[in-house]
Order: sequence, then C-alpha cells, then structure tokens
Amino acid sequence: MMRISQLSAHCGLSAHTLRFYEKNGLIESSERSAAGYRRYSEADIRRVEFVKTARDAGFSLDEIAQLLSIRLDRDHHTCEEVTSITRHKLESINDKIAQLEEIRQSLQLLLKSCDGGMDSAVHCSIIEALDAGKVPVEEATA
Amino acid sequence: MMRISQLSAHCGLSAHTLRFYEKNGLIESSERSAAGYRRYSEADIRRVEFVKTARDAGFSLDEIAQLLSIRLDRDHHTCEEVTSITRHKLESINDKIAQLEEIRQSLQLLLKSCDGGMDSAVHCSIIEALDAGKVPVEEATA
DNA sequence: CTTGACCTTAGAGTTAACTCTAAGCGTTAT
DNA sequence: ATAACGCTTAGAGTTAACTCTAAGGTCAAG
Repeated sequence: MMRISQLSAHCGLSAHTLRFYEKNGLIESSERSAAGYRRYSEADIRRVEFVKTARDAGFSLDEIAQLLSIRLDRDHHTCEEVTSITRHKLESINDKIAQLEEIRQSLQLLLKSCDGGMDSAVHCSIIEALDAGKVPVEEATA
Repeated sequence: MMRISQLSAHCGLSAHTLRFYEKNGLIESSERSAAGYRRYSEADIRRVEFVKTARDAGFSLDEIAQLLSIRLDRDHHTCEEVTSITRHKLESINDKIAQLEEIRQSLQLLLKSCDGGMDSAVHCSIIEALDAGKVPVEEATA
C-alpha cells in the first residue's frame, strides 16, 4: 500500500493533483491509515494510471469520468459508447487544429510581408495590415 | 460619434467586451456625452478595429497591447519589434498544433483498434489500451 | 408621463485543470 | 525530545478572455 507521495513519484502526478482528482471523483484510496493517511492498493494505482493515460491521450476530466464509469462496469456498456466519446474528442481536436492552422497562416503572411529590420516602424507592413483589417482570417464558428 | 451599442454592431464585439477592453487599456472613447455615455470618434473606431483584427489573427490581449503601443508611436519602434512578437506567436501556435497533432494521432490509433459495435465493452480495446498505458503519446514539454 | 430601449458602474461569475496556503497533527531519525 | 519532513483539510488563488448582474440614470416616442 502506497502513501500519496509514493504514488505521486510513481505516476508523475503531484499529491495536490491526486487529491484534486479524488475530490472530483476520478480516483480514490480504498484505505486510510490510523492517522488518516491515504493508502493506495494495486487496484487504486491502476485506476490512477488509467486516468493519467487518458489525460495524456487528450481526454478532459469529464470525459475520463465517463470512460471510468464504463471501465468499472464493462458488462453494461458498449464499445459504441467508448468510440463515440473518442470520435467526438477527435472531432474537437481536429476543429482546434484547423483554427490554429488558420491563425498560423495569418501570422506567416504577416511575417512574410515585413522585413523585420531595425529601421523605424513608421511603415511597418504588419502594423499597416492590422490597421487596414487586411489579415486574411476566416472566423471560426466553434 | 458612435455610442457603444452602435460600435458594437459595427465591429462585432459586444458592448461588454468593449468596456472590458477599455478597462484593460486596449481602447478608449475620447469623449463622453453629458450623461456620461461613451462617444467613439473615427480614430477610436479604427483603434477598436485594429484590436479586433489582431485578435482574429491570434494575438493575445497582452500582445495586442504591445502592438498598440508600437502603433501609437511608430517613430520610436522598429519593425524588428513587431516581427519578434509575431514570430514568437507563430512559434507558440506551432507548438500547440504539434501537441494537438500528437493527441490526434493517439485518438486515431485508439479508434482504429476498436470496432465500436453495440456489443458489451468487456473486451473494448480502447479501454484496454488506456488500462495498459499503451497509448503512444509523447509528453509535450510546453 | 410613462414605457422601453439604452447607458453607467463596480464587482461577481464562468471554464478547466490545477496549484497553493494555512493551521495543525503524524512519523522518523538522531 | 526535537527537528524536519509528511500528511490532513477546507478553501482561496491562478490564467485568459470574457460574460453577466444589480441597481440605477438617460432618452425618445406615443
């Protein structure tokens, strides 16, 4: 049975974060010592690792909570539920990437227009482009 | 001279947002009516449009404040300052895109591994991959 | 003269995911 | 037995960029 700082070292999440995850119902310690210290069992540790892996894969804490409830009662859930969560996540990631790529495009165009020299910015083409509203960005609808 | 709701309609930022930008020193109304209503001049409006264009191009409000201070006193600033801000922004956008692309990759791999059928999730390969920590994501250092 | 749309302010609330603090016990090594 | 570190809790603070509320004053139309 691990104490919280040992689990923290083991899984790379701070003790603060572990308590925070517990408060949000993502993890738990199945035991407490006489003095009230958290004691994590093997199963507890696997659950923490699941959470961390899912977090690293890009899922939000809310989504992880859904995945956990499926994991804890697989009999009563379907693969379709899991792929649905994953597909929605993938879509939102794709949307974010698309938005950022538009921004990247704008910034690249701005940079290309300006020599970036040490002379005064009186005729800086970036400032002028922003002034004229001439930066080709499409508004994202997300 | 426009009132705030007219400017709002004109530029597509809410009156709340305009007041918020004013509080943060990004914009101002050079006049007030007898009753204390904001009155925006042509120059005020152009400044608001600059802010909006820069925001749409991906700059943060802090970065916009820097760009504004250059715009207001171009004589004492250089193109290099402007391109420096823009280059840093572009770099951070590229970093974010790279992170999201890694997440996208993970999610795609997860989805590919699971048929997503309506059968029970007892052997769901996504849940299993998260359980085993077998999702190929590299930790981002940003 | 009243209704309704518009304006003002200070300040609180929102979101996500932490991150930290204070005050106070527990544990261990010397 | 005392220093030093670890653990506990509730709750506040952080970040960015809004977003909203309450309580009230202004203005034009009918």
